[in-house]
Amino acid sequence: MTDEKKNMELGGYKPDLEINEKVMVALVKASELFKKDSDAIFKNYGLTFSQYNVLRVLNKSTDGQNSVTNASKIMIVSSPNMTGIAKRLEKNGFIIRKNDPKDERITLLEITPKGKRAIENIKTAHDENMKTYLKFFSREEKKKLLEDLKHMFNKNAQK
Amino acid sequence: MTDEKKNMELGGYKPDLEINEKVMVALVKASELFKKDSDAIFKNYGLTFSQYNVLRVLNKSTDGQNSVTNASKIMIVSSPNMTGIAKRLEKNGFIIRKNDPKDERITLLEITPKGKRAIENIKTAHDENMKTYLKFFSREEKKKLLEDLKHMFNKNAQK
DNA sequence: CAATTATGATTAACATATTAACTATAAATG
DNA sequence: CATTTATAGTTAATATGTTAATCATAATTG
Repeated sequence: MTDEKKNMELGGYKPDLEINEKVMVALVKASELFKKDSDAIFKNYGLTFSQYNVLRVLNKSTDGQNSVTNASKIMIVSSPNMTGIAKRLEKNGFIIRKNDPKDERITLLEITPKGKRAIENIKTAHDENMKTYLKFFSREEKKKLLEDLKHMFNKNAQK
Repeated sequence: MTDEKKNMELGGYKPDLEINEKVMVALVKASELFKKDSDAIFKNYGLTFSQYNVLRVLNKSTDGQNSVTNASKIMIVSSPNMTGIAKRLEKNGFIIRKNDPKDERITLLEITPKGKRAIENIKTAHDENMKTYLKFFSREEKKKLLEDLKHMFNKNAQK
């Protein structure tokens, strides 16, 4: 069955997208599906996609800790959003929040042993999941794809 | 400056990602950035990313209308989510909601003239935006990228 | 060093997204 | 045709995400 035929089946919906829109729609769909699949995996460990990514950032930071602002910049997330995610992570014991004695404005987030264990336990299933998305590609093709995606992300950077 | 050096600057965060994770992280980041840029454009016309996409689906459907379930399937969105988006679109006059006389269970969504005008007015800026993301690619490269992304989205389809 | 400006984080208000539970209607089946 | 099952949609509860406004503290500067 062709793609056109497939799409025709839903109440007379007639997609008529140009190549640029097709690519961008496909990009968003692939990303959303990956996020949903990841969420389903993380859920088994009491975490969401965003919470897992905060834990990963902290786990790779010096002393397992970093500030709200740094974490939000690394994850490209707004700080009000980070505040909420951090509160829920703290409520469930995956991190602790404490003031920075050197700068009273700063809230430091620190991963707990429970948080570290969660990251470790999730790794296998997470790696497996990512593999299913990239099984069609050789290492060289992955590198090309990565460069392509980075180009898109840095589209406004001057050379 | 190398990528590694760039990332090292945020509070001792040391990324140590394998190629698969790098690709998937880059995919999600590119998608989120595109959604944010699109949102900023649509905002000028009183629409969000999701609301615009519902309008586009209806605009391409027979008689400018479709059911909640069909629209949610086309957009890969849950029906409770579609209910909320449709209510906000109706509140702002972009669509109307009505019962299907042939099946009392069905709620039909129909784009209004105001909705059609919004779609038309947005087109230029939206096309321009998509172009900035894909300016690095030839038509052939776009086709290859599109196929790659479709592969990822259909990763579980049997051949 | 007092006043201004910048930074870090939070709260509030809202849109989007999920799952679970529910209602109403249609379709299938004994 | 009455009962069961399936389908369509909504509501409720919760997580994620945004912007705007606010508060506290730090840094800058006149």
